[in-house]
Formats: sequence, structure tokens, C-alpha cells
Amino acid sequence: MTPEYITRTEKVFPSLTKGMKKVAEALLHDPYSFVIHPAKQIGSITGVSETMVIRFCKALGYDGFSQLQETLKQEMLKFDSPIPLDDYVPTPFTTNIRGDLDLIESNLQQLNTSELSSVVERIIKSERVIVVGYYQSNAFAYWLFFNLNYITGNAHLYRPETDARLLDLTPPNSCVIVFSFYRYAMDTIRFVKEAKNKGITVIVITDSHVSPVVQYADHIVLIRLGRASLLRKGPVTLSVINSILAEAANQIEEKGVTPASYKYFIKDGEEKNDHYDFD
Amino acid sequence: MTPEYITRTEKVFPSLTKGMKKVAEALLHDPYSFVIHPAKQIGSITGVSETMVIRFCKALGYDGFSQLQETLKQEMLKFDSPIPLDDYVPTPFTTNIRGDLDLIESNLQQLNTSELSSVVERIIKSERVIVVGYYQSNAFAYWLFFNLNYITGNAHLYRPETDARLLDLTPPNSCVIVFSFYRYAMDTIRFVKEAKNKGITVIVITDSHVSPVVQYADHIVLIRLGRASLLRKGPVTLSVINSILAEAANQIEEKGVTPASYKYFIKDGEEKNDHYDFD
DNA sequence: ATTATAGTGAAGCGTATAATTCATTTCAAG
DNA sequence: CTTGAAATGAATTATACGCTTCACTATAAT
Repeated sequence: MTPEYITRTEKVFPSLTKGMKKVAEALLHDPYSFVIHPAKQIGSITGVSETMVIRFCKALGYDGFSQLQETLKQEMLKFDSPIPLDDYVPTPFTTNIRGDLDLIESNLQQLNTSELSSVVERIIKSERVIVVGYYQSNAFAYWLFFNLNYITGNAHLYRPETDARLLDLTPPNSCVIVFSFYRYAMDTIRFVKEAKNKGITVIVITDSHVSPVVQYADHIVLIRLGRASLLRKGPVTLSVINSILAEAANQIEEKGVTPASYKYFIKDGEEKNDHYDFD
Repeated sequence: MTPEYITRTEKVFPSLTKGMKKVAEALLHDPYSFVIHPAKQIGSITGVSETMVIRFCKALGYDGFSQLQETLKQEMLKFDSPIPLDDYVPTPFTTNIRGDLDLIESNLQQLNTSELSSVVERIIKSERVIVVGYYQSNAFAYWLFFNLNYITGNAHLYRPETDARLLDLTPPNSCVIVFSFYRYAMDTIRFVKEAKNKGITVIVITDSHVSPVVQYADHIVLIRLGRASLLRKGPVTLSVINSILAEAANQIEEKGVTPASYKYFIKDGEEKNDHYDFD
């Protein structure tokens, strides 16, 4: 799906004057400049006057520079993976899912893989892994706990109603994985603080650098939500968790620490395993 | 090399006022918006006034909004324009996430949207919505329960240890949403059977037409997993759930049944809401 | 309850930038 | 050359946006 402004430019290009062609080339070569610079500066960059820049915009069929800039901004806003499926009718459902796809894609591109490696390493080395997440994040915590428990067998889901003194009984070589998303629950902060005081490694999975728990974190996994709806964090977070789980399973298998029965967890298309009593 | 504006924000964050903190979070979440939107619009996005946005900029040590925007533009020029796609190294993490993307995409293309519409309609009409999911599926059940409860306020998560006789006390105009993934828990089947006998509508979200609960289902939402790893069901299922939630919220809003405060749930980039106490 | 203080937003002002107008330059045809 | 039409940019006008001021509101202390 080539953006509107490109097709327009190509169409009118032959009929443009010399000065306008300069501007046209600049637009195709470096559209980003048109977003962040004023028209006059575009002019000086391309070696023409501000007037010429505006003329060019009108030649494209826009009202003026402002309108072109506006469409460019819109264009830049949507993430650069417009997968065009020709004859498909968008419904509220499909457009919503596409929104999830876009968000995962953009997170993928900015993923801090070295931090994830450290997290996996820490998980594997830990005698015990305690997972915490309140409210919405409880779904994430449960997913990580359940599946990690299946891989390592030493995961624990923190439940405040029963695990009051849990941290006192936690072996020193353990870690805590906390999900902390906007807006931040007080209980999460208290728990993490206590863990940190006891010398337990703290891994935070969050959507914000300024989440109050970050100050106690040894490792931070950042999920970038941008201005996405609060529901969107679901799929992308689970996907990132999965990448951690899969790599953990992978490494454990390589080191031969673990029965082969976990194998199918790792790669797609492998045999399913009968011992896994599901849901 | 973390950008200047991030370090500054993190540094002053604790000393900021409530309104300024909103802006601060928006900046860290979505710096791009600060480049392409005027201050007033940043204000309306974050739910504060233009003045507050400018105050925040000054609190960071900038002259005002203009100067912050200028530094952001510089920052984006550095990052954004040279996208060296060649030097992107696939890691186990990124390839894994790409696998999730592929699965969601393929589900998207085969999505039964009319069935989803029926499901949404049923949810909206129901006096009560009981969500059930054992083992791995508990994560899905919780996600649906929590968020639906925020939209409609009448969602209930079935917990066997406390909800023994729940179905007897359930009003007739209700529905049950069950997550049933391979391999199928006996408890799920028993529960669904009972619900069906009591005349309660049964909605099943499953990965198989031959799941034992399908025979009791009034509506079936099929998640196609193919031979994908058992972890992969996570993101795609959450994404489908989201599409249901978003559409439900959408319709409820349209009909005006519900306070406007739920609005931000529906579309990306809408106002955030203070009443949502998170995680 | 009362008052002081901090927090916040609406309205007006000033500047930066876009758009228009018009004068100058360029260039091709006779 | 000369001339007229097209091309271009400088100057002018209009507008949008950031910034300041000030009045109002929430919060905390007494």
C-alpha cells in the first residue's frame, strides 16, 4: 500500500517546473523532513523559495503545505507494516486484531534482546521463581507461572491471601518477576520493595520507565504500548512472555537438565505430549 | 544511550504534580505524538490543559513546549530516518514473536466474524456472564472476566472452590463462556453440561471442533492453532478476546447504556481514565 | 470551619509560519 | 534583439500555535 502522497507525486512529476521537481525529489527522498521542518526550511534545503514549496503542494492537489504535512504525519503514525489484503472486508473484529498485530510488530522491532537473555539466564539459575501481577496483570502472571512451572517446575504464583510471609521462606538464589502496568497497584510496589530488601533479584515487566517499581528492578522488560488501548497490552505481553518461556525451555533442554517431555513446548509443529493435562 | 528527555523526565518525575505526571507518562509512552501534535492536543490526549503541558516542559528544564519538541525532532531524526534493515539480527526471541504474528495473521484471515457478532450480541443481552477456564486457559478466562467486568460490570469468573452451586443461583437470561483447549479438562465438560441443562447459553472458545464441550455449545469461536506450539495459543486467543471486548464496549457505548468512562477502551489513542485502578 | 498554599485551566497576547499577492527574472518564439 | 508568457521569489497578509497572566479550584494545615 504505497502512500497517497507518493502516487500523487509520481503522477504529476513530468508536468512540474524545475523548481517544483527539486521539491518533489526531496519529498520522495526524505519525507520525514517535511514533517519536522517548516516550509521555508524545506525551501532552503532544496534550494528554492518557500513559495515554490507551497506551489508544489498545490500541484499535488493539496490545499497547501499544511495539508501535505498533515497527511504525512498520519502516514508516519501508522506503523510501517500495512499488509494489504485486497479483497477482504474489514469488520470491527478484524481491524481490532490488526491493531494488535501492528503493536506486536512495533514492539518486535524495538525489542531489547540482550535484556531478555539476561532474564532467561536469571530464571534458569533461580532456585525459585515467584510471579506477581495484580488486576489486569494477573492474567499475565498466571500465564507465565503456569507455563514456566511446566518447564522448570519451580515457578510460584504469588497470591496475597495465602502467601503472606512467602518471601521469608524463599531461598536466597531466587527471583521475582513482576508485571506492572499503568496504573500501578500499591501492593505490587510493597511486594517488590520487600523482595529487593531481602536480596532477591527483581525482574519487572512494564509499560513505563517511570513505573514506581522500576527503582527496585534488576532487569526491566519494556512493553511499548504507545497510545494503544489498554486492552492491546494483552497479546503483545503474552507474546513477549512466550519468547522468554520458549528460550528458557530451549536452554534447559540443551543443557539436558530436564526431561525431554518438555520439548514440544519449544518448536512449532512438534508432537503433542500426553502428560500435559490441560484445559 | 538513553535520550536526554527520558533521563530528565525520570529524574524529576517524583516531584511532579498529578497533572504533570500524566504528561510525563504520555511522553515516555509515545514521544512521537509530541512531535506531530500541538501542545493543546497533547493536553487533550493526556486529559490536561495546554498550560499543564507547557508547565511540564519547563519542569524538565526546557524553555517550553517548542524547545522540547525541537529536541524530540532531533532525536527522531537520529533514530528514525536511518532504519538499517540489513543489520537486523534474528534472535530466538524475535523469531518466536514472529511465529506468534504469523499465527494471529492466519487466524485473522479465517475469522468467523458473524459468529463473533452473535457472541457479542449474546454477551450484551445477558444479565450475567460466567467465564470458565481451567489450567492454561485460566489466564484467558481471567483476562476476559476482568476486562468484561470493567465494561459491563456483570462478568463472573467461575472458581470451583467457592462457586460450587453457582449455576443454581444464576438468572436464566445469562450465558457461560468456556475456554476449552487441548487437552480438555473433565471439570470443564461437567460444568458446561450442567449449564446447558439449566438452559443457559453456552459460548465455547476452543482450538478444535471435536472438543468434547462443543456438543453443548450454542456458539463456537474457533482458534486455529495448526501444529503450533502450545504457547502460541496465548497471544492469538487474547487478541480474539480483545476483538470481542472492544466490539462489546463499542456497542454498549453506542446504545448509551454505559457511562462514557469506558470509552477509552475501545479505540486506540483515546483519553485515559483515572478510575481504572490497574496493576 | 477557616485560611493558606499549591495546582490547574480559560482567555488573551505575541510570535512563528503558512498563504497570497505582486513584482522581477527567465526563456522561447518571432 | 524584442516581446510575452511562464517561472520564481520577496513582501505582505492571515492564521495557528506557544506562552503568559490571572482567576478559580482542590488540598492541607490550623
